[in-house]
Amino acid sequence: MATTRKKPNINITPVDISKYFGYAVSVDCVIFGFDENALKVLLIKSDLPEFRDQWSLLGDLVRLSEDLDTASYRVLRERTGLENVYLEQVHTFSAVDRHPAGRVVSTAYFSLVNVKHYQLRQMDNELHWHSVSDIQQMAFDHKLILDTCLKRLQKKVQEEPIIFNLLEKKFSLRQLQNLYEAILGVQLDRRNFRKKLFTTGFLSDVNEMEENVPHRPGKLYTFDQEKYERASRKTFVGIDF
Amino acid sequence: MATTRKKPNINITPVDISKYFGYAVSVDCVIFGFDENALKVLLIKSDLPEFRDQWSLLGDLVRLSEDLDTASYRVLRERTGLENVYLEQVHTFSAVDRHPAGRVVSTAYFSLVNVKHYQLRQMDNELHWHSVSDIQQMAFDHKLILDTCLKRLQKKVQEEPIIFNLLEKKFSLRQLQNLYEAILGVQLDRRNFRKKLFTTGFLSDVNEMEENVPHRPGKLYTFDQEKYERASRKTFVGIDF
DNA sequence: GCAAAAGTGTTCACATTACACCCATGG
DNA sequence: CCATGGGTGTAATGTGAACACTTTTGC
Repeated sequence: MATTRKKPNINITPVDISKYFGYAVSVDCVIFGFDENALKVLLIKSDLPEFRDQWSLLGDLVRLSEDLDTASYRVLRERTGLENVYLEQVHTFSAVDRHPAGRVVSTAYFSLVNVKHYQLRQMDNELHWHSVSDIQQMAFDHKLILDTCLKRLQKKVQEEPIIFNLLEKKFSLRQLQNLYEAILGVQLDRRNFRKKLFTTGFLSDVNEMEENVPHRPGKLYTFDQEKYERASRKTFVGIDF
Repeated sequence: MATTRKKPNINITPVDISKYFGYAVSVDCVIFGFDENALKVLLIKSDLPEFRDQWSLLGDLVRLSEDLDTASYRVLRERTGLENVYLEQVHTFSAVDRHPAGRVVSTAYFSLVNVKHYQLRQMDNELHWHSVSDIQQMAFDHKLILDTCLKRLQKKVQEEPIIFNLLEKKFSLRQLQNLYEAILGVQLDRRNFRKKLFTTGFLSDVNEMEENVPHRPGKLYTFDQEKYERASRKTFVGIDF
């Protein structure tokens, strides 16, 4: 019943596709952090002759025994020592000439980590945090990847409470607001922000206060994942464009 | 300055990565259409022994000279004869055992076409439209891909006016509402729906009416892309979860 | 006591929802 | 004239935006 056709089609026809197995697959992780009231990203210097001394995302080739999520988690673990971090696939980049070593298709992930919790695993190649807003140029197509992931992050923090992954367990409302402002690049009204966050019902007052601040200390809160998940998820339907 | 490390890292170290070039890369297109008040998807039967007689998305191997977008457009052109269709990358699927032929990583796209405009290019393998809501099982991981793309579509039609790609140029408000209802799986209030759509300002009255309907004919409208693009894009900032 | 940020309510404009009747057409 | 869906408005409610003063702490 198999039809003959000019071109192989991997979904319907058993053909010799061995000549198509010429790709390498990689992941690139845009690891976001928050420090000094600025959104940061973890970068390393490239040693490739083509991109020497340019900044690069943390990425790696995907092993033949791994799927993409596994490879991204591995990169994160190897580079930051962190497990259980927030990780989200964003987009796959595939320009024919994007990598000098050959046809490398790369899937971008972004991840949210607490800058305070992580320990760099490899201090070589000047692995460190950069303010996202300062970055002008990068190796490969990594600036494009970064921009794409930043846009996704901006959208996502308005839709889901993932932003808490960037803060310590206990945080003040001021820190939370500063973080939203850093990610979204806007100024928010403090009273409306507090009202909004409290009405979600997902903040728990832990009865502690900030310490060592040169002004009146604020109360500390935690994000209550349980309450969030139990709340009947809004099946919001609205046309908005 | 290049450091020696245990593992190759394609972003920073020039290593022999030839042994990593063992992947095939494919695209799978979830081609959505709208007909008989139901959301449809274009499927074909698989001839692979492992999935014989199961339904499959339209996909193909990506050529070494192509990027992913190009390959998706090619699949669409080859299968529907359509150019300039709406196409959006959604997610990359990479389970180690997802394809019996070997390590095939597949990037899913969804596309919106007008069922009336398209002509099937290859009528073999029972290429035809299926109601999305009727589909239970598919070849490979294609049910997962379909579900993922449907969710993306549901979200996207509420954020951007892409839905018009599924209708003819001229459409009645009833057709538009039926389409929203089919995609979102909800019932909408007719008066509020009309009000909402008119206040966007992107519908142009073309001074024509429906014909051959067994009831009072409705007015026909077009979506005015120009007006949409000229309107200062909402830089909406709101926290909503 | 001064600087710096915490904490707190009200008003207004606008958007969303719920809801019912007459109208135009085909048969 | 009947069946079918087209076309229309209003009132109530909810949401987002703007806005200023008092309190608490460290120094």
